[in-house]
Amino acid sequence: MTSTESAPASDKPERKGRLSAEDWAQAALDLIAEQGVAAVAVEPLARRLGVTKGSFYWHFPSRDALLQAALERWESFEQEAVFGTLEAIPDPRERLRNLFQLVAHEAKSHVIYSAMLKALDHPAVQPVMERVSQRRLEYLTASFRQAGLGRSDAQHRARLAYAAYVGFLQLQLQLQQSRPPREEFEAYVEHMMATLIPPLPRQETH
Amino acid sequence: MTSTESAPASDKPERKGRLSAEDWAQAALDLIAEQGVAAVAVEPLARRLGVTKGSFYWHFPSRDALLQAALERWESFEQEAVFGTLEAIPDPRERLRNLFQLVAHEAKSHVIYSAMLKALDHPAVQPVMERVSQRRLEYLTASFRQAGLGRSDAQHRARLAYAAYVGFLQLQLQLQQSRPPREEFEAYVEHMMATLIPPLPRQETH
DNA sequence: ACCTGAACACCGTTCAAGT
DNA sequence: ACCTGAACACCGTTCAAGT
Repeated sequence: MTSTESAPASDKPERKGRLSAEDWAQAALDLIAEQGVAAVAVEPLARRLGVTKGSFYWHFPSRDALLQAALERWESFEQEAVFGTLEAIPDPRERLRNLFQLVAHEAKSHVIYSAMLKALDHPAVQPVMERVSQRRLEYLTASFRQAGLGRSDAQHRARLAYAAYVGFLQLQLQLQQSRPPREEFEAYVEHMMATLIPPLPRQETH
Repeated sequence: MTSTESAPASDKPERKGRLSAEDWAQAALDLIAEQGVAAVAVEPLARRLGVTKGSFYWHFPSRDALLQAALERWESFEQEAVFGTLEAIPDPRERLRNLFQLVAHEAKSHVIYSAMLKALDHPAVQPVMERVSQRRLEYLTASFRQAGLGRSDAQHRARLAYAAYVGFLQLQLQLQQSRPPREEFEAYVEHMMATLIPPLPRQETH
């Protein structure tokens, strides 16, 4: 992120005369977060970076390749952000509750995901989305399994929970004006967890 | 495809020399179903209809207006298609089961919906999606209420069920290659219904 | 009432030439 | 190694002129 070649120790982490592929990818990712996937256009990006659009094609063969690079950049970041936080929690039911709460309240980390959700049309988005979804599904399945569900039930519940997650984000996007008050929202999240997280497996009440 | 201007009583209900706004809207809707929202472009559509793109602007002020007209056309169709079918079923739990089954198996009526889901980015898509979602949520809430849930629980369960529906379609779109076998899929739908549809309210076992 | 044809703006892409 | 500038294709939009 900071200096590169002959930088004479500038304190502002702006940019030197020359750009790298990573600079373009990060700029694209910023744009996605701000204005969505559709906003990633070569000419506006070039303007923003203070170069002509022709120079873009030295770094990437096409606009799609840039998008792909940007999204893969996000993919590796989010992987540790989400899973790193949760891995520490040993109790599976507690971990599931945390996962739901994290998803419900930590809006920032879902900005890019939501942007991708709105742009599944785009060929560059689909493969990334697919890998991320697959990974999350497997994680959920394992957690439900540990929480006491059978193999097949755990798979199905994971599918349902993930669908609820995706659909929840969609509803957030769709019903932006008629947003329910905070209290209402918390009650919904509680309802969701109560419905989807299995109860403690009954055991000898000592 | 067949004749045009001086058509001397063609029996095929193709089109006369002149097009109406509805012709354009329907053509756009067909394109959306076939290739998605992004495929709706004035020039290709005009080619397909055998006219020059200039003529499009006699019917619509912009591409966006065409998209809007096409989607509103779909909106009014789907409204009766979905609700008409279900309105006839008096028992609410039975109606919910039918709704889930309909969604799971009647892929055809969801093609446009899925296309819109992939293109929420587009400003013409959002308001339509919002109205449709709102209507369906209200319908679900009423059904859950009739099935015995309290007012607030019914609302939350409706939100959850609709989120599961939307997310389910997303997963279908995302995991196209690794599609599970039919049997597996049916088992998932059963699991979903068992989890989301409330049990019969206990009553005097006569 | 509906269509053509030419024009312009904007963006993706190419490429020879610059530093 | 990275950038400029001019060119071209494609699509959205406008508009005067046709039928």
